[in-house]
Amino acid sequence: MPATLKDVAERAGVSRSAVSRAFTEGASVAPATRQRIEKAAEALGYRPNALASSLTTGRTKMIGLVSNNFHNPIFLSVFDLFTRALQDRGLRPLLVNLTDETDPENSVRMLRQYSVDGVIVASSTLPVSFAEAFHAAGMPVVHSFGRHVTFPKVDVIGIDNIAAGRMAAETLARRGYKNVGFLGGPADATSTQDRYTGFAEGLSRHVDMSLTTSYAAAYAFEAGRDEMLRLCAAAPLADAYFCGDDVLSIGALSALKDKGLKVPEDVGLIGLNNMAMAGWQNINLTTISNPVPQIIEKSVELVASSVTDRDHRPAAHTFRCTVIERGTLRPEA
Amino acid sequence: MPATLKDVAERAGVSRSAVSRAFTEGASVAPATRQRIEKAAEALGYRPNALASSLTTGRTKMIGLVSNNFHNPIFLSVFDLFTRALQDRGLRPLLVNLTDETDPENSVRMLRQYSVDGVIVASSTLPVSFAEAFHAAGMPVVHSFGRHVTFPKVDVIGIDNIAAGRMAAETLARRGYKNVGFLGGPADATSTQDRYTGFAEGLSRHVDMSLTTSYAAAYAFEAGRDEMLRLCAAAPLADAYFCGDDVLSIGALSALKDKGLKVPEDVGLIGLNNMAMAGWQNINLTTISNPVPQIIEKSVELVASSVTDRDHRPAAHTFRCTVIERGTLRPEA
DNA sequence: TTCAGCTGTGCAACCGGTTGCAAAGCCTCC
DNA sequence: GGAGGCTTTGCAACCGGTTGCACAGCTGAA
Repeated sequence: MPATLKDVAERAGVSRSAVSRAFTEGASVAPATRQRIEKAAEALGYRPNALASSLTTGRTKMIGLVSNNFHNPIFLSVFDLFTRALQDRGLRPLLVNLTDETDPENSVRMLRQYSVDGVIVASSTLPVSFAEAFHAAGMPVVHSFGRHVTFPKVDVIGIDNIAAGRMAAETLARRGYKNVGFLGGPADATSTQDRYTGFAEGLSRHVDMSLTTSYAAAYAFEAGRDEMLRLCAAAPLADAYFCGDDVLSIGALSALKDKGLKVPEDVGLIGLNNMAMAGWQNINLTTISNPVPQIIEKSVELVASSVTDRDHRPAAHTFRCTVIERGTLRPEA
Repeated sequence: MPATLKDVAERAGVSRSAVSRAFTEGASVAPATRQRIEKAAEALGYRPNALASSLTTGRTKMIGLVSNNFHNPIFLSVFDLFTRALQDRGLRPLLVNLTDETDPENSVRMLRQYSVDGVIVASSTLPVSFAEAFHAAGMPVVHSFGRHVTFPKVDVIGIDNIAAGRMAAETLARRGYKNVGFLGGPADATSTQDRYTGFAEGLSRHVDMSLTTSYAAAYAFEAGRDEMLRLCAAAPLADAYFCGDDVLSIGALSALKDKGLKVPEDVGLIGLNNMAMAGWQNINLTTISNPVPQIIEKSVELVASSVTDRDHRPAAHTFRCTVIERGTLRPEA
């Protein structure tokens, strides 16, 4: 039903090529012709069909935005920022939900069928094999919130979780905590592993500090709560915990409250991500910031540029974290 | 670079049409031929280009998923459920973020350029004019979480906010609250207006109950908190508040806590939506459920069916709310 | 006046598929 | 052996654009 190139061409009394050229940047069209064409197009409400042109240009301006994280509240802002950053550059996010998906094959197929110009994998829990599978299928890929490695196969943008773990250790040390705990996310997530590594390494510089370790089943409120309840029941608690993430911390916070324990008086807590909720006054969580907006800006910039720039060398782009002081750790001595 | 129809046809020694038929449901291909084609396709890793076929079939299987709500945590599960429901039917969500957008024109253009098969408007705060503009541009549209009206121009799926308001009034009445407050979302959102209407109407059946009204600037934590702080400062508080939504309630909860007021002992609170966070034990909010999964299932079902079924009559589909008893209202007398 | 050098335009082929139509092939039944 | 019916296949046109190439028309220099 909508007007096509042909309709406009007929109405303006020119060839289809002329109309096409009038709508493509930097093509040669006489001013008078362009005007006639624009008038005709206007009258017919003509818009070039992006999909048809993608056939010859090879560009759809669609970007696959794939994630498996639709439960951690921080991802709402992640989607917000991603979609806006993409839209600002005239790119369209084709959203792919990989919850419970273990095999990249289906999504590779689908993304190829829709000829996306590039793929953003936004997840800290999806195995690298997904990003690599998209890459192997020939699409430009960036992995946001992925694991920092020196020579990655695809662009990876995120924080250095090892450094963040170290930072948590230092923060607890400076506040004089001795028996500390690591309450990690799922043990098979690289983010969990790296945060643990850094945390343990940081603590090892302080001979008088001891570490106990446990893992929640997921980066989710209930998981954090359950794990903290288990810890309360099992053995004497540590003096302070570095939780795998804010939502886990909030779960832990709720468990401690139930048990009549005060934070930070009885137990200290430090999270990671600095999601909006951590700043809510009734939560007021001390945490380590994750510079989400910068990560997203960089990710979109990279995916956009690697669309045009073939033979782009993948690299890891790492952003600095900082400690956000709030009310769940006792003050520095 | 990826293999095309022609490549497969040559390798299998058949015409392009034969290959095309082998990949379309219910086309007539001899078993032997089909097998040869499938072998060739397999060898070349061939997948039909969805965009190319959309040119002739007129179907892209892409659905515009448009929203402006990327701050209310409930929308994370909304996106989760929408993407999964769409994927389950082989549909692809093209995500459109309309935050701060006042004019539907741009998005209409964009969605037409990408020939989406249909549009889901998922928002309770976007003016109806958006859904209607998409509809006017000839695309099947459903408006999820939209205003319930008897004869809508497009399918609208959601709750009856007036009934929900009435339900809140009855709930407070049964618990013996007399001076009650309405702490609504943005005054220009239809959801706010309808919840107010129903609430006021419900109260009017109880001669001994009085109502004060105020509005938060947005459906957001800070907005709810700010408004409740203002109420605390301004005048004697009501005995209980019906808040426009859960996230607003949680903001109000935090304000009350700051002021040293106990919930439900000093002030009662009832929210709406029953988002996951409302069930968190450290929040434990009494609220009115919004049957989000059913709404989404129905929305996707409707958009999928109105793609094929032209001259589909739009209607309002309304789901029942129920009160979820938790800890922020005093028990029934 | 002639010719080189531009610019602007149309023709036609192409992108990767689908589909109406007609012809070919096969089988059955008389 | 031939007519009739069904299935299978290829041809060619088409979907809505883009683009290489050739040519027309104009300008300016020799």
